[in-house]
Amino acid sequence: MPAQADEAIREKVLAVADRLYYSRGIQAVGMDALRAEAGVSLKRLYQLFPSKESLVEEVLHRRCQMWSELVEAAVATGETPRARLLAVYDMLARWFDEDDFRGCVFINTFGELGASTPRIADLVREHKAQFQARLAELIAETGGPASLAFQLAILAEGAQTTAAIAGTSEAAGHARAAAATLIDATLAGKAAN
Amino acid sequence: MPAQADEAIREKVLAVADRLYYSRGIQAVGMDALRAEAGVSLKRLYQLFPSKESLVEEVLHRRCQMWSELVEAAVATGETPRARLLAVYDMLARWFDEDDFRGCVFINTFGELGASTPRIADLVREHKAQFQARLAELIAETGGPASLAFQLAILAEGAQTTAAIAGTSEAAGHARAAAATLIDATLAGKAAN
DNA sequence: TAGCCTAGAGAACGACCGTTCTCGGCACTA
DNA sequence: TAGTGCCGAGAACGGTCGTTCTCTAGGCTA
Repeated sequence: MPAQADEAIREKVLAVADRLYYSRGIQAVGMDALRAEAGVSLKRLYQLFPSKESLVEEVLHRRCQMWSELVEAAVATGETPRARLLAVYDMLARWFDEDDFRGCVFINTFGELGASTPRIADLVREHKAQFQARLAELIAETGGPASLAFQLAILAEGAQTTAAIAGTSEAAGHARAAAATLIDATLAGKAAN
Repeated sequence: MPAQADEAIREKVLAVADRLYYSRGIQAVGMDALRAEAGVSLKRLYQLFPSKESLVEEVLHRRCQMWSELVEAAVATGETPRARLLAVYDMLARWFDEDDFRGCVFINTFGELGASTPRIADLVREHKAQFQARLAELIAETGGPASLAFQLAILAEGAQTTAAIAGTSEAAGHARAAAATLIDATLAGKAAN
């Protein structure tokens, strides 16, 4: 009955689900594996989350928030609009270097469930649109065109995919260099940022 | 017993598997659905392919070949190295516009099975490495640096992912424009190609 | 025509999954 | 102390999957 204990268990379950889903894939992790790893009874699990799909949705929702926070933290380190944009790719580089990096959760989930679970495909779409919108804001600060935001978003997506598949983090560096080139070429002749 | 009839059935099964796996996901398509759609008995199916995994591998292998042919056909339309590179993104645009486009088979499959089936993860890696190598050849013709090939590959991957998730084909145009900018900026000062 | 090999249809098997149900024990109340 | 409600452990249920097995009918050879 204590609401805060329930909340702690929720957090625990969500953390375990996030880790297992990310490392093994969603379909490969059953509710029983989750129960075992989180040390929760199956009954409680289904009290907290009415179905596996709702649990997956919440995991994705939290990943979306975490991603926004990472982006904002990176952006905050830059002093010029150009530096703020490039800081996003530096953040990617650090992420790719983590031991358990296995690509973008949203891209992986889309490949796994996008065709059969429209609700989840929508969440993925929403997340990517949100990131693109944030890039567009940053581009607007430079006075650059909206198309540049699309191009930088494509670079970020491609870097994540390439790094995940190749298993190396060098894609981040290439994406960063390409982003710098695109920004400079597009903004050439404008006031220095 | 007639070997050519077996071969025809193989082709039929592979075509059906390719279509269903691509549109619904691999795990969502059972051997029985395949049998029904291809009009083959389960027994014959297992005579032709010893397991589902071997069937998946062959589907991926054929997709890899089809991809190479599409790339080569696109490349063949360009008269300069620059045009040959950009033709790849025009090919992507046409692909994204197809009704049943649902992203890159390899990226989707990696998200679905990459974590649990190393053999398939390797096939995906190999395919992407092959594409990057081909881009590197085309870049070498321009005298450009190898890093440019990486950048163009990242753009292509990002365009496929973005188009699949957003459900629009505009990513191809943005990727093409970005590729042109990168090529021109990188090769500025060299002999016009 | 009699015997044999083959192939197709589909049942069967064992495993696993998401979800629900049962049971036994514990804490708390009157 | 007797009763009551809650919770965890895990069995159970219905379904699906990959794979194999059984049975039957039909075509071939002698």
